[in-house]
This record gives sequence, C-alpha cells and structure tokens, in this order.
Amino acid sequence: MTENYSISDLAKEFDVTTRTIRHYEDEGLLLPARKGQKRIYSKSDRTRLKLILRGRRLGLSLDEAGQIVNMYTPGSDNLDQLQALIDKIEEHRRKLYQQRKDIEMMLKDLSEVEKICLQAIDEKRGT
Amino acid sequence: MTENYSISDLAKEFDVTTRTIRHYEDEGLLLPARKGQKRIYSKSDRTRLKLILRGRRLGLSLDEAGQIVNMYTPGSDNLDQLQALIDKIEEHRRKLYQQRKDIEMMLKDLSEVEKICLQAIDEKRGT
DNA sequence: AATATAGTTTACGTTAACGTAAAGGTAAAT
DNA sequence: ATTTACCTTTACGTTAACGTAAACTATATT
Repeated sequence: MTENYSISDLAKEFDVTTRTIRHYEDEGLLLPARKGQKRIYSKSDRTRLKLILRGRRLGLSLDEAGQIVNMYTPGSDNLDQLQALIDKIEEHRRKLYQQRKDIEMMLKDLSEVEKICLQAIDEKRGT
Repeated sequence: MTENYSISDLAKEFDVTTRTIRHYEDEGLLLPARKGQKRIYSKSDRTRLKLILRGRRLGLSLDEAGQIVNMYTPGSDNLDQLQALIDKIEEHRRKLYQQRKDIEMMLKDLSEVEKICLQAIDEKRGT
C-alpha cells in the first residue's frame, strides 16, 4: 500500500494544473520524494495539498495557507512556540467566524433577491 | 437626514484606504454623487461598498463582487434575464455552501491541533 | 526505430488589486 | 495670509499566483 501519486494524478483529483502544484513546491509548501527526476507524492503530501487548496478557497494567501498547514505538524518542543501556535489558532479561528457570518448574511441576501425575482416573474406572467 | 459620507468617512468605517474606494469607482462598482469635485456617498453607496467588501472577504474578485452587488438592484424587465439571475444566485449559493463546509472542517482541524498543543504543554509541565 | 505520453527545468509574461508619489485645488482655523 | 486638513487627478510601481513557451529527458507503444 502506502499509496503514491504522480503530479498529474493530484492535478486531476483536485482540478488544478501541474504548474500550480510545482509552484507550491517552489514556495516551500510541498516537498515530495523523487524517483529519478520524477516527483512522487505520498498520502501525506496529498493531504498537505488538500489543506492548502482548502485555505485558498477561503481566500488565504499561499503564505497564510502554508502557515496553517504547518500548524498540523507542530514538531516544536518549545513551550513558547506552542503558546504562539495556540494564539495563531485563536486568531485564525476569529477570521473563520467572521467569514461564516459573512456567508450567512450573503445567503440571506441571496434569498431576498431571489424572492424579488420570483415575484417579478410572477407579475409578468399575470400580464 | 439622508445621511451622506465623505470618502474618508467610509474609509475609516470599513478600514480600507481611500485609494481602494476610488479604485472601486474606476472599476465601475461605485458611482457617488459630486459636490464640486468632491465625492458624496449616499446611504446606498455605503451599502454597495459594504457588500463589495463582504464579497472580498469571502475571496471573490472585484468583478465577481460587483456582479453580486448588481444582483441587488435587478432593474431588469426581461423574463430571461430574471431567470438568468436566479441561476446565478443558485450557483453562488452552491459556492457559499462549499465554503461553509471548508470553514467547518478547518475549525474542526484547528480544535484538534489545539488539543495536541495543550497536551504537549501539559506534558512539558509534568517534567 | 519512431512516435506518443508524461515528466523535468528555466525563465519571461500576465493580471488583479491596489500602493505610492507628484502636483495641485478648496475651505476652515490660526 | 498661511498653515492645516482633506480632497482631487494622473500615472507609474508592486506583488502574488500562477500562465505559457522552450528545450530537454525518460518510458512505453506501435
């Protein structure tokens, strides 16, 4: 087992270009193994990519997305750093709350607009 | 009444630069009245700005944000266009659902990471 | 053996969303 | 009257996140 993926495997699965994936590597967000020249992506590489893309969908910069992903593998022994990490988590959490609020409001607004549209259509029909 | 605002009023309120607001005007997303040279923003101008910024926080491009805001003032008499608008609403709604899912997952992940951090800190303390 | 397919590196190009600087206008306060 | 505080337009600059093209390698298929 231990599932491996080629670059185009992942590109297809997540609907991005290979260029994008290589770019993430250039920026230090991914570091796949090599078999000769070719990149071999492990299950955990795939997970990292998935998390990065999730961050991007939420409007994060690559840098921010990278920081979030790095949270997942603390690897830090230092108390201060762990505390700093927790602070960052809290900060990001607040952003997510705000975003969720934005989404709820926008959904509500969209329903309003839709209602108005449907009424307008109905009136047209009545003519 | 009828509340009016200067450009810096809005800039302060929404924590953006005046440059940003003027840029939105350049791109046709805002069209404030003038008093001499100066821009005068009405209540509805302010609302438009608020909606645009909300869209931006959700990762929309200026263009997309503009389209959404324009939904709020259909102004269309045409049945087909109303139907098209409803379709766009539905499409955007799907995106918001996806985003909300992303947020929930990330919040869950953050909680996990936090838990691990706290445990690590606890162990350190135990030493 | 030749063609197709998928991979590689290097490097310049593009676009959106402003930043920033220059050069100036207007109105109130000192 | 001149300093202060905002406002204006014009226009070039910047950055992130890739796109795109060129030139090359390796493997597999016909």
